[in-house]
Amino acid sequence: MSSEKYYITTAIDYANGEPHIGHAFEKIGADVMARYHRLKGDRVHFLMGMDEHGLKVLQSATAEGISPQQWVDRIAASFEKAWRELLISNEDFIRTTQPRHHAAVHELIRRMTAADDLYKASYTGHYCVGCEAFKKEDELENIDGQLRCPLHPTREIEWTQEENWFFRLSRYQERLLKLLDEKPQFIEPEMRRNEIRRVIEGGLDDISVSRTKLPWGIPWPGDADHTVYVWLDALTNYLAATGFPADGYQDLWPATVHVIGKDITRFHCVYWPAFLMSADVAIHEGVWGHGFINFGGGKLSKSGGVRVELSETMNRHGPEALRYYLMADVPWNGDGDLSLERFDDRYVADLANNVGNLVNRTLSMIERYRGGVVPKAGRTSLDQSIASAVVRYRAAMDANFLHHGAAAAIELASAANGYIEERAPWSQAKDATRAADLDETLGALARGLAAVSTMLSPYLPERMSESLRRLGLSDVPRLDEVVTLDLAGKSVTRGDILFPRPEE
RNA sequence: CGCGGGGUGGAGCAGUCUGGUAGCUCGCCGGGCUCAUAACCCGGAGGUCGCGGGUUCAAAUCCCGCCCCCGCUACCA
Repeated sequence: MSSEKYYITTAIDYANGEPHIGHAFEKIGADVMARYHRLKGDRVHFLMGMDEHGLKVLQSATAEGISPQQWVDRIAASFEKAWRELLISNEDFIRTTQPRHHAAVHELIRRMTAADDLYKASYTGHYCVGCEAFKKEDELENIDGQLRCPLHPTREIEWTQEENWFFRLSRYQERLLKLLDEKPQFIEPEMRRNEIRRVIEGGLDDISVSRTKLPWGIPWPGDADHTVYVWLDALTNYLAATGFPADGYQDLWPATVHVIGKDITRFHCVYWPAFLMSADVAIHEGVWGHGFINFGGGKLSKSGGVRVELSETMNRHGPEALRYYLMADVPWNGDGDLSLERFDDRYVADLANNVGNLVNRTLSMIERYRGGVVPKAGRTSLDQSIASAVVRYRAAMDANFLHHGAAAAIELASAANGYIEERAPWSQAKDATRAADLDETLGALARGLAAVSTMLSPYLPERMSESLRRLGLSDVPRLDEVVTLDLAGKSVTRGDILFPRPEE
């Protein structure tokens, strides 16, 4: 019986475009994690938000002839709308333009200053406007006879001299390595860990944490010509949302896990812990670097302009089906391909034919043979399947292998369908002397269905709540209750088809 | 010598760390059942586990070499 704090965050999204399916993938994954932990009874706090500063935001706003604040308000509304449609269950939504965020950034800087980790220095170097960052010579490539940033090969590299505030990242090399040694789970999945270790072992230079060229940003405290560099600004959102520095922020902080894309692990595993060490704030417990989704090998978007729109994909079989498909088909610890054909296949095979049909036939038989009341019945072989499925499910979900968790639930649904064949309740129903057998069958099926629905509820929150309601349960049971659940006497309702097969 | 991921029956994948009958989903073929969404259940066909060496009684799984694909280069998480 756990009731642990579970503070989970996602990357805040850059307010420079509409939400797409890649954003959705991360949010859905984090949402499944959050909902799973609620299922376990943990005290979950789930944070998402927007990163709203920077040159590109300013440029986009200017191009539209509106103020940057108007621009980011519009984008933020668009993101929040998408997340509601996808049933994302975040408790909070932070935006880096909010006062609470500014206050936290300023306090962090104050503490870093007190630790003597910030200093002002003149910097001369190659500046990539695309990255909004200075680049070392070896980070650049010679393209068409000119030094260019490999991330933005079409842009000119500027030779710039600028006075900046710097953070003494170099001081933290040893402490960061020690952190990785002592807490290997700090970076997961494991695949990402060595990469970060190598970065740290390769030596850490001090980093510049202010800009003079960015009018749309948080002003540097006491130095109005400067604004706070994007990562020192953005990363702080996780802390700002706890109320930091006000009393009580430790109720949430430190974060249990930052869910992010694999491309920004270094900022979350090197910069962020170093900032926190400097400010003498507790360090987050872990970082989960998920992979990316590719679209049909990339051929579609390159050649013909066939685009995969989020809303269009969502409407194919409904937002919940998209949640399920993405989480079941793309490993949460690696990359995957998005394929509409596979989406259709999985929807029909897993949701319509397997789970949906199980719901329908189970409830139908309880109505037909027992007047809609779950009979009292003892344990059966199906209950053993339930128990072992829950064990596998927990192991997978605790390791954040969300695709394996979904698989464990689907396998239990298959087992329940098999159990029906084995027991042939329609035969039992024809023979009055086998009434007890039929009770046993139907009772076990009701429990099996409740277990399947509970396990799938993080993926399919509304449909599975509905499934449980039809079984006479007003609330989703806790995970540790599932194995011992007694549904005898509950009134069930058959209801409509839960996952209709698409019309041909 | 750039880095990383991957090459397993028609398709998509698991298994590789901790060697020992090659497994799952979809598709295909045949059979069964009728509670159910033409759903469900059973059986079958189909693979030299990228290639070549090595270690071992035994290798998809460990070691060495090679080939091929993909991302890192689309202001994409």
